[in-house]
Amino acid sequence: MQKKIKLIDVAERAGVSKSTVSQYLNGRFDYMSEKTKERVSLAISELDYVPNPIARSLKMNKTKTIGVVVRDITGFYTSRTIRGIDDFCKTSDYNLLIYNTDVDAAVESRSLEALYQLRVDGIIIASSGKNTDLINKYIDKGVPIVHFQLEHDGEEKHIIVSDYRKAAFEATEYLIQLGHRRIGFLTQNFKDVKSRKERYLGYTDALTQYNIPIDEQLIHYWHRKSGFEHSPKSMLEMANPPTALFTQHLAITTELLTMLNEENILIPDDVSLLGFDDIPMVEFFKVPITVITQDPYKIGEEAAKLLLTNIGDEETPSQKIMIPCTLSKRLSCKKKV
Amino acid sequence: MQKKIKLIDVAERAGVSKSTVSQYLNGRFDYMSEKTKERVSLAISELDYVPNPIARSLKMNKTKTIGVVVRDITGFYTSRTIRGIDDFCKTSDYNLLIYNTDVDAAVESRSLEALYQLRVDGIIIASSGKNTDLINKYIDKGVPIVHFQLEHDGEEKHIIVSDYRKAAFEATEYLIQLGHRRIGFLTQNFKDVKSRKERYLGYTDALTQYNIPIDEQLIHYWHRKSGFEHSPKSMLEMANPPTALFTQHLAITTELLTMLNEENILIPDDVSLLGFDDIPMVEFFKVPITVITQDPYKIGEEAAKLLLTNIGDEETPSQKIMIPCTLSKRLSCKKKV
DNA sequence: TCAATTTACTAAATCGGTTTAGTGGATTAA
DNA sequence: TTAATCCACTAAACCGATTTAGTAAATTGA
Repeated sequence: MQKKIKLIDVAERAGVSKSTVSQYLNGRFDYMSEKTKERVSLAISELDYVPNPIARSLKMNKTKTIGVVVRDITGFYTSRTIRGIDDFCKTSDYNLLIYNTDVDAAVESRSLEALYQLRVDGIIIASSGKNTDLINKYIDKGVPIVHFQLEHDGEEKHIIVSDYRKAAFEATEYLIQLGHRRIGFLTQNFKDVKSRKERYLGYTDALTQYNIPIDEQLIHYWHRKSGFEHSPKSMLEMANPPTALFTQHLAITTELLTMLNEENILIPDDVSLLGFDDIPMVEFFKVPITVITQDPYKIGEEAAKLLLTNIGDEETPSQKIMIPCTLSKRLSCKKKV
Repeated sequence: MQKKIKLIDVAERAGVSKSTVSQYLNGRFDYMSEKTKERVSLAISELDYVPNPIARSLKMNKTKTIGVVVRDITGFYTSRTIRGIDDFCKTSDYNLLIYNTDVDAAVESRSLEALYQLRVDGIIIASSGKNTDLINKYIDKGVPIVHFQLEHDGEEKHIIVSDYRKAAFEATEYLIQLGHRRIGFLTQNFKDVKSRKERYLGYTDALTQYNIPIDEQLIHYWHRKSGFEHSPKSMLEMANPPTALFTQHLAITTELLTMLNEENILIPDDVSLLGFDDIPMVEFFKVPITVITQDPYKIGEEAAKLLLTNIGDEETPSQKIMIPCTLSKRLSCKKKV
């Protein structure tokens, strides 16, 4: 196991000082003769020298590493976002350090602390909204932070999200145009999460535009741990029940589908269904579900792009970037007769 | 943005030397008075000191980082493996650096080089088999490497894979017990990939055990870029056609399903189907597919465990660990009448 | 009692780079 | 002609830890 070549070896071989080699490596050719350049360049290639990034990090106080905090790398949306981030970062030789929180605020704060201690140059986070203080603390300390996926109080300085409101509007409008007037809205509690409220606003925007009254009874809540507050079946058994259901999260769609299956309620004959978030291999479903397709890869790319410009320059003005969604029309929504 | 506390600040506050604080941090209490211990401990907590991992890395020549090389983090199997690796690594404060190759051997070799230059303490790779020399070079240089998912020549020193042969045997046996004697085997070329050949051997093992002749005509090849060598339809139109199909990869299953759909060939009525690799939300499929379910999370955990022990000790004897699969029986395989 | 150990620490070197402050010699300006 | 400036480099300090060699005091052994 031969020893690794270091700067001093190159310097000796080229017959110059360490400083000169370092200048060369960092492209500071201000006062360097052609001859010297050539000899250094030759020595580097002859010795197959690559600088030690750790030593460089120590002195420069930059790690060429960015932290990513997500719920779970395993998710369809999340893994694609990360791929987008990574592809963009790799073009500038940045590496990712990924932390999974599993929707646990304590784990999230520990992740942020770990990343800070590891001296990452920046952080991209799908935040729970429960560690705002910590996040602000790190921003104050000079760590650029970009949010994605989840907007909370709207105070996030830099954030990339889907255009939730527009997407929800278009989806609702589509259902309305199919003749539906009673559209169930199945959602997580959205009072503290702007990204969820936006969807609600898109929904009500459409209803209002088409002069359809907003009926609180059509809003049904679902919680990650406890499931549906009221069973979907009960909703369909109410007086004047919804003829279409609009689910705001893949997990809600999944749980709903399971229950409808159990109750032998047919889509789209008994009720139409439209969901947020794409589903892999949905074309092989008994009923391919019509969904709002986000572009997580793009979101990741944009997040990385924004972060890297913030790492470069000092403080750019706060930016919110919205990525459009598309409505993937499939077979789960039927014209109301 | 206040300055970060460093070792010397702690030393000054505790009224001892840097060396003593360092000894304390590294648990070398051989000759340290209780009083000193207490004062150092107090200073550390008062100053909220955390050592700089970069400085430590530089001196120790260890980065507490391991490299992971995969095809694409986005995959169902891959993302779960990574989650398993990560969860295990995080318990020992190791971080992951993930490189996606997209099945490109050149990208793979560049990834390995990058990881080596970054001084990762070890590498976990689902190798293409095309960079054996490079991998061996790094092993020689002392970088522990663990393989998973893909075994090539069987020369891989440390490897975690599913028990492909057993899984394929059991799947084939299941089809045989359902009365099938003509079972199509849809696979990628397996002459250079042991992990694929193992599946073939499991298949032939079962046929042999049940005295069913092996028919070359039932082996159909599929290629990632060019698709099926012969169309699945042609296979079903041959004389004495297969009554069941056994696909060896999720991508093959998907492409096959698409074609059968187009041709209006019904599963399981016209032909039974059994595939390798689990499918998310398969319960909502028109026909939920019976598959061999691997345990990628476990594979990741085991790979990480093996790697970390190899990082600790010098050279452990070569190990091949096989993780059992399970057959998830669903509705795509029918008794042959 | 005095040398040999043991104990409890510290000074200084080191890891592999970057950067600042110089240093001579050549060139230009006055 | 002499000071000022520019050119092409280098020596040494520094980043923040770990580690080796060493030191003074306390303890032990004969």
